[in-house]
Amino acid sequence: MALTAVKGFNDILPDESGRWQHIEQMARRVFELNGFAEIRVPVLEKTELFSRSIGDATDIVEKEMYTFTDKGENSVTLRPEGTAGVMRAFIEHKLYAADPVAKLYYLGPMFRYERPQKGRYRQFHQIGAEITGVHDPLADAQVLNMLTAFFREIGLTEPTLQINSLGCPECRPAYRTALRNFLDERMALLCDDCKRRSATNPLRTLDCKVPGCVEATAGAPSVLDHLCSSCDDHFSSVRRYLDLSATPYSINARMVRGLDYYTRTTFEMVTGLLGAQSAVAAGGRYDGLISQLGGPAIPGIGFAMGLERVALLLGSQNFSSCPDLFIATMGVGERDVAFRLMDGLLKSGIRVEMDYEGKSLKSQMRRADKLKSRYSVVIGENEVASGRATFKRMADGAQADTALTVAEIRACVMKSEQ
RNA sequence: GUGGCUGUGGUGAAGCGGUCAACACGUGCGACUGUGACUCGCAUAUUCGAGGGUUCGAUACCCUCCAGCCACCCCA
Repeated sequence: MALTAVKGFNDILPDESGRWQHIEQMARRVFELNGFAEIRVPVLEKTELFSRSIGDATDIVEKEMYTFTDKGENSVTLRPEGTAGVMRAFIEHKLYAADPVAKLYYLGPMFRYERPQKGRYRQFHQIGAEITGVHDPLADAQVLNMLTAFFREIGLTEPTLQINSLGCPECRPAYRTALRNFLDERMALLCDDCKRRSATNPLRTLDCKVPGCVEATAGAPSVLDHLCSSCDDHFSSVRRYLDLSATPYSINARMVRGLDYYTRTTFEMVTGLLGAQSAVAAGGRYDGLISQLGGPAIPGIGFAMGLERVALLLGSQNFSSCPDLFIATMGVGERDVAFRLMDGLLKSGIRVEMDYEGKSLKSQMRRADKLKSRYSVVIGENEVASGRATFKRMADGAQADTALTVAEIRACVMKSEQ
């Protein structure tokens, strides 16, 4: 193997690109229906953007970022997630001045220096959506409904919605203290990681998969019991809206997020089909992020969905299209006629293939079959002389006579389409 | 960053010290006398991830490295 791709960076080959396009098209359709407009931002940003938004002490910032120093001695980073860059653009271009309420979506590659495994790569792709400027839980509910709609539209029933509330800067400290006290009493039962976490980030212990920790934290205090009244109201409203629209969900009070900027509502679309990677999409509210990045005090909520994971769930369904017609020629003498026909048909929107290499008729027909062409037509001396040819339906071999003109062949293809 | 497993052609794989490196699929060409799919024939790895070592001999045994996968951590 002479030269290979960088570890954790994958090629999306022709046999799977159709599936990717399908996913992207469905997402765009659903998001645009909901009033979201695409925003395209760079894949490279100043490192500071991420350390300030995602959080200095998070794993993403501590060990997973692709950070480089460029030739101008600036520290730059390949974006590990999309929200930070979108919010930077929102602030930089003062999008809020014209309208603080913005509904934006983005799609593209993200980069995280992690050990690759199933459903996790160093370059991976996300489609995400954000709503700024709305405090009302209506926005939370719309985002969740939109996410649910996407999975319904694409035909997946598997990922299910889990929601939680992380409270706000008002009520979260009290909860952290309560949780830490609880953990202190059971310190001996916790795994080493959790012992460390109980001091640095006690919420994380709730997410630990070590059986001893699961058991030890079973009776841990719930965030939901410690929400301040406005957070509590907010969360009940989100649930009420979800109920109003009959959106299925479950509450997971132990759900934790990896990014520091989340407040109040957080959620995940989870599946049991992807091994250790259960989250297909995740997001939440980030009421403090925009001001934290130097913008006005505008709230936000959004999510990101992992395309590799969605593609994995879709399996190997085939979304590629096939040629309408294959034109075979008996000899090189007929290729001019065939080429002119192909050109005319292509210009009229019919997908045509023909032989490029002067192969035998048998080889050409085999190729027509392999490409899954719907129809074929053979042009030889007789056809050129008479101006008529046999139009053959490949599926069952049914044949019909046609004139060798763009209009008539086109009519044959269109007619047989019904 | 840590651990486990694996590395044979385009693919799925047999082979476990001496084989023409099996078989299947795929691909290409051809036969069935201007038409694919079925059937049949032929072709398709001087080479077994790379580099060392043991041996008369290594795809097979040992070492090192590299790569992939899965898991941990964490996450989409």
